[in-house]
Amino acid sequence: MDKVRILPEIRLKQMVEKLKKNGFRITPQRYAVLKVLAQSENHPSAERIYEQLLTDYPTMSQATVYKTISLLKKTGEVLELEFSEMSNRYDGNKPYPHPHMICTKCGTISDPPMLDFEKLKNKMMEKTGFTISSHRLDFYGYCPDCQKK
Amino acid sequence: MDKVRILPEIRLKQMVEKLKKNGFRITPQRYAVLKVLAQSENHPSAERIYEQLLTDYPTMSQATVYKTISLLKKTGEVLELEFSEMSNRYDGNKPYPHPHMICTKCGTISDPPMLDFEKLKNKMMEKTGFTISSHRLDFYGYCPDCQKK
DNA sequence: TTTCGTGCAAAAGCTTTGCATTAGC
DNA sequence: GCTAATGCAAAGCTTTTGCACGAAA
Repeated sequence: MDKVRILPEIRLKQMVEKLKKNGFRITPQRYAVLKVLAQSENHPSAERIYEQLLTDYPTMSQATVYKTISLLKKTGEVLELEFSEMSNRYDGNKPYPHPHMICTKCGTISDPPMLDFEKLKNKMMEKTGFTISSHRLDFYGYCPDCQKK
Repeated sequence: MDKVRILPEIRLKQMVEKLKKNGFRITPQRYAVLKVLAQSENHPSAERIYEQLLTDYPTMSQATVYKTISLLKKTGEVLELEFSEMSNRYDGNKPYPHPHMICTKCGTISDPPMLDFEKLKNKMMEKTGFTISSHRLDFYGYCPDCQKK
């Protein structure tokens, strides 16, 4: 599996193909959501995606955004970062587990350099008897900008 | 910071002291919630704590459970694992960040052997300029029991 | 007696769902 | 033309909040 960010256009094509292959239609609304997610570097929330698309797609609804995300989750084409105190955040460019830096002041979520988790994962599987299929690694703190303030 | 599970009775005392020190009263209801959290190995949800206490405290309310947890969060005496698709889960015995194994079949959350995160954290801080104050590391997969089924 | 905590019920916030209308294929 | 998708509004869930009553210091 590739571990670096790929070109949004290429990622978009991948997502479209995957949906088509699974028998889903590519509507203008869906395509628009996919496009935002394919190029997202800022881990947008569903609300944020919706707002961003409203100007170009005035009839866009939140339901459609959520339903599209739901499709992508089923086909493994988006990574969902769950939160309970704020909205979930999504990464469609890198839909596989990777570490995140989360600023607890401004809410920014960014990707630090990738880590090799295979060794750690294998050690964990050995020690616990779990079969690990996924993981989540978040670091919480203040981002460089917020430290200055 | 101690990295292993401590005796529930001792942990309970610590929690009580911390609340007292911060000027909060120790009511029977609060004490009961603290007791469950101090000995919890199974990362209960607020709902689960509430149910568990209903027999001994028939007047117990969910609000009281949530309000007590909220106090503990403020004083750093409970670790909250946030989820959006299910209720949050709590660990009052080990209120500091530590890895979790989460079974995606039966929902069990358990603690694997502790890892030394200091090196990794320091490396991350160097590379990103973040000041990391906390982290979250979850592994998702099937627990040994669920693999048999 | 004054302050704090409890617990009911209502509200809040995010996400999902039902359903009639619209649009892909 | 058949089936799926959209989008509105309502429902669902967990968690928080307002408030009157009761209890603790």
